[in-house]
Amino acid sequence: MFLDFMSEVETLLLGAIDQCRFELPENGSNRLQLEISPHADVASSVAFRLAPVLRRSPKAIAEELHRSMTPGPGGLVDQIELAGPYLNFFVNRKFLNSVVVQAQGQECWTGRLTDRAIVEHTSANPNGPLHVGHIRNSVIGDTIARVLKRAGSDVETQYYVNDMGRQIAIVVWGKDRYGLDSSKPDHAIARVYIEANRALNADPELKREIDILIERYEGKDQEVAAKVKSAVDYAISGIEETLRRLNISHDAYHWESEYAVSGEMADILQRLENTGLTQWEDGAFQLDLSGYGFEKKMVLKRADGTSLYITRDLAYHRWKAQHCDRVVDILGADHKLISSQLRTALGLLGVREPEVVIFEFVSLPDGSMSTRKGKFISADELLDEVEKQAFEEVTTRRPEEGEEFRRDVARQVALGAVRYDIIKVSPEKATTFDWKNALDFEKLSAPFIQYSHARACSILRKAGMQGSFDPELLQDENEVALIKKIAEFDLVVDRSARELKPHQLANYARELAESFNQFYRFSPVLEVEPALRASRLALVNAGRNALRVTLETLGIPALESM
RNA sequence: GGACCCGUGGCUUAGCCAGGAUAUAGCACCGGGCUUCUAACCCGGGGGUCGCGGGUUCGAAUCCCGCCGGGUCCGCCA
Repeated sequence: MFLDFMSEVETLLLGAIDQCRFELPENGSNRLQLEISPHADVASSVAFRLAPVLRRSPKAIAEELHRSMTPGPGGLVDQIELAGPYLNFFVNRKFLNSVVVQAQGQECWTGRLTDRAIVEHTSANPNGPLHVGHIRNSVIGDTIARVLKRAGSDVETQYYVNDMGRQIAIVVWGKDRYGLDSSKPDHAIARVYIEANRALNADPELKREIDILIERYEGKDQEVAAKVKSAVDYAISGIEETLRRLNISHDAYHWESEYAVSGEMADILQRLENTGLTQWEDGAFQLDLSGYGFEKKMVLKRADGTSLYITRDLAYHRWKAQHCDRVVDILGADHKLISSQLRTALGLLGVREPEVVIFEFVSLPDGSMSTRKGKFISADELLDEVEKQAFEEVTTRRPEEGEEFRRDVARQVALGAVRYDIIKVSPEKATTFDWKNALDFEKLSAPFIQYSHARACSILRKAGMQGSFDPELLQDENEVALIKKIAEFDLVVDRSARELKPHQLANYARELAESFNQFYRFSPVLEVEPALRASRLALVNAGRNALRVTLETLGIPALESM
């Protein structure tokens, strides 16, 4: 839809530049200086760019370009307006009509990407429940996966399970020592983990027991392996349950130990040694990346011979690169340095580097969270509270409905509110968790968008069967604005997928709902003369489809009634 | 100390990578709108030295340099 219009504008503009024999300077990806603008559907300020080269005024250049452009009769571009040095392009009626028609069906909502992507996200250590920081990772990762899928890619999501680290050894040790209580598995694991850390702090001698566990596990000790598997599986089962509440699931789990056991890790070590950049220092095997701007050496193997996270991660990343076209990692800000070291090392090995999406930390009003110290707000607690609040809201608004309906709506509203709250903020922004904000269901939130969708469904329900319609009748300002906003969907998804910036889609969702609500307010549908009624009904259907697909791509349920 | 990220009305935030025409929204505040398709909505209003100082440019929230404030990292942890 909008992408087609954009391409046509590009062709026209390039043709005019060519015809005028202008030389377009190379500068970045937006050479034609195209932008969506309040003055036009698409505006170009390319004349400014050409001015210094041609030694003429931007205005004169724009005029000449304007004279050289005539939109073709079969195209989507209407008038081209000359506004001083600016060239303003507008969509024509044919475009608007075709959007309404296309948006009746399902085919127009998928992009043209054909590559295969692996998105790794969450990958939290199985030492406790997900907290409000972890789920920033989960929601960003899951939304990116959905956006890529929507854009046409074949996507697999993966959870990389840390079963070999020190923290997991502490969990196993604590589980043996204290035993698990009957609370939700991940929470029960957290209890023994926190307790074990307390004991280890109090008596540093106990640390030796942890080291022994790590050595035995890496030495393929069957008894330890069984204990690790059982503890990790248990924690993951709880984590999965939480993710399910967030409408998130993983297609595959990869355990770190796979790469240690299979010998892939050993192969990576050998290949790194072949680069000549490794050395033994203080008994440990290290990689010197000082030539790449890293002052500290990267330790690949401990003095006691056991492996480290980074080494296993190299093997995992090689596996991923071999099995897809696009490797995407979602990582917290604490992984910035290590992930650029990882990428550098992968570069040395000739392995394609991952695209890393870094998100900044979520902190509490009184400081950062810590699973080890038991200082965190769990995702379960957040969801419980938001659900409770949502239930009250639904009960106030729909007192006549039964409890089952109200519970169901509350659950879906809560899930949407939590996801939207996270995804609407761009990842590089550090945030502070705030209950008041989390429990607010007004305009900058998922319920606002879900509500628009429910309204559309309600109209369609009342209207009954839909017949043929003439999109030409949709002439009101609010109607045209809504059609254009619906058309923008493909552009937003395409950009969002290319740049891995899911918050752009969140923004779009709000704008789309806004456009729909204005249309809803100003254009009565059911009580107008039949021809107009049919046209507006078609627009409601188009809007409903756009809202539903947008919500689904954000992983938020599109409620039909709320 | 070094590296990276952030700094936009009282609070939260889009735009920054690819510099352009009146800087985006929300919350809060003030005023208006439910006998009409669900008011979790809509309309209007006030409120901004885009952290500070230089520079590049016809033009800077956007690019460059310096500074200030906040976050993250700099482990034979992950």
